[in-house]
Amino acid sequence: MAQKAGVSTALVSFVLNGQGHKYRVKEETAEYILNVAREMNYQPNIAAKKLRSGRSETIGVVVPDISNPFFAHIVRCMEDWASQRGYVAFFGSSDENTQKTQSIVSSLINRGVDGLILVPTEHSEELVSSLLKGNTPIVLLDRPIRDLNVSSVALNNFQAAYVATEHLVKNGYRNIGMIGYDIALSHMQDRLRGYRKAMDDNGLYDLINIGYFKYVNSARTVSRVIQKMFASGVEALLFGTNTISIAGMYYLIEAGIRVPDELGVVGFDGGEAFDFFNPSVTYVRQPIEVLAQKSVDILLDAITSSNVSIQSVQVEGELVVQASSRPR
Amino acid sequence: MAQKAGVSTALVSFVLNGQGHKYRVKEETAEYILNVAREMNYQPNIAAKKLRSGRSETIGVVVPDISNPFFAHIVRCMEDWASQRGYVAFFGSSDENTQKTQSIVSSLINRGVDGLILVPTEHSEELVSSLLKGNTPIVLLDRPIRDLNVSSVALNNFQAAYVATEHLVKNGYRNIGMIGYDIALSHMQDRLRGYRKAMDDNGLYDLINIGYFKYVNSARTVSRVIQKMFASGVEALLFGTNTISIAGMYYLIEAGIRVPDELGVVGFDGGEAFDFFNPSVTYVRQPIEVLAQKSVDILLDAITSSNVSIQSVQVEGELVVQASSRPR
DNA sequence: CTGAAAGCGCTTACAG
DNA sequence: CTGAAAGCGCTTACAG
Repeated sequence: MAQKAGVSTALVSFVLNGQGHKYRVKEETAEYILNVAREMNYQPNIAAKKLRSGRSETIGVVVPDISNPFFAHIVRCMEDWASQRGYVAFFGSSDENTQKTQSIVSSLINRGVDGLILVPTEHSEELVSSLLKGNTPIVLLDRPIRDLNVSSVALNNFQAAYVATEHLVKNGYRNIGMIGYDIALSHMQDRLRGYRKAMDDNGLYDLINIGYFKYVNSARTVSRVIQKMFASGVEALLFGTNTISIAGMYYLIEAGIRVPDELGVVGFDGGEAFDFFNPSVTYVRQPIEVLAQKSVDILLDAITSSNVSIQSVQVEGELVVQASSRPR
Repeated sequence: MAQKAGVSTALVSFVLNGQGHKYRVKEETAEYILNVAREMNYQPNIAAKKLRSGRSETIGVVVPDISNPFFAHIVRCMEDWASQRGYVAFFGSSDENTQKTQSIVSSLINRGVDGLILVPTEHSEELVSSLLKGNTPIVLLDRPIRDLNVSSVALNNFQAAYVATEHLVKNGYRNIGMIGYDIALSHMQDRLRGYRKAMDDNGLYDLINIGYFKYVNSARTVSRVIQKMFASGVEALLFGTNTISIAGMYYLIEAGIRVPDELGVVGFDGGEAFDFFNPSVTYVRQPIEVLAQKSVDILLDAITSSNVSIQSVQVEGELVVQASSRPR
């Protein structure tokens, strides 16, 4: 490129990085270089750039599973938003496994990503805090870790679960159960708190009824849990996540439980499955685009400015009322 | 790393790249270096590696939309398979737009990917053939381009549509329509051919009835097309892709058309939507894992060996029969 | 068998 | 205002 234009590589670099003014490059020279670059469709070699300056205009994103509809959509929004800002993203799936997160993360850092967006797995506090000591900026998504000095973007999970539960109460359901994961992650804890608080506030403290199961084999264990809760007289269920909702719906079809006559249902996140289930399922919609854009913005800010201020963003969900929670 | 071990960087490089034998490095030295590397968890800098040797152990994958369930699953399988082989992948979404494909591709090449897996968009023959002139290996996925000398992995689309159509015929449907995209891409053309051939072979040539619409606004245009075909007496519909199927199902619910009594339905690819729709929808299942693994394998072969042989793989679909195509 | 050295394509102080 | 030069961390002929 430099030889084609007949100038030094330094000049090319200055101009193409918008530092022309700073280095007082003559207007005409800058124009000329820009033209040559455009003409030959010049693309600077990112590997060389990375090696010298540490910047690759590349970020890494680790979610539990990119094929899960919720994360698939988030990841898609991130792709679009990052690309608008000149960045490209790697996406990896942790399967809720801290070990795997670790290995994906080091493989990404190794490949020179400028920053990371991470959906932390259970017991990953140590991993995250060791990452914080490095110089790769990081933003947590979906699940803040309270005691760590790290930026995060997440739903107001407490409020979301509260509203969902209260909606069921208002529609005449009293014996309302919730199904969640038995994990310490903040998003789940907050949702459980929201459910409990809503029950309590409505004088239903004695009817609080939580079913738990493990992430692995969710399809199988969810059946058992629902079966038990249904048998114990539950009138409505709040499914604590997207995955739980899907697994639960499969079971409800299999078991032939009539919704909402025998059992009211509210889930999380939405998607085609919620619309096609018969009757359509009420759910808490997360503002996926906002979550994606905010996390990318905060990360890129941390990368481009040396501004180290921590930002924690909480966004509000929206209850999309469908037929599965009709008044009884 | 080299200074820590007290040997030259050359030795480290030889040993870590498994070239120890070739360069006749002493067994003990090799062992020793391996140990030090393991101990300090040494990760070679990929940017430097790329700059010097041209290899980054990174591939790029461009699909129409990573949030589409079909591609989300394929992409997930690719991630797992590639990572087993020490590779990491970038994923990008083209939105069926050749311009966008172009810009994603150059951004990826620019970032030093060793190879590309590409779901080609309509009219991208030129783009692909210009890519072929470069030295980045490339594998087409889902949609082979016949006249180009390029490896590809795809479903046997002709056969899949043939089997799906014949299934409807056997179950007593005669006036069977198909809905597809009005595009020249091979996968769609082959599916249309399969449908036509099956109709013809069963003496239903006169009832061949194809509805087309554009990729954009599929939800809106699909309603009109279905409405028209339904009004004209169609007894069953074959939805030509996953996206069409989903859009179609939304319309069937909205219009209150009873499936399969008023209209038999068969779709493509499957997913939760097909299971939760009431009644559950018959579909052609693509062997997603095989598609993903094959395409990664062929690409990595092309990258690692200088073997330039072109491989075209066609895999067979499987008809998953559910309630939407019950015998009438 | 091992080390010294060149060079991949950039960015960035430094000198003029 | 512009150019020459160092150096990022590797790989790879080359010399010994």
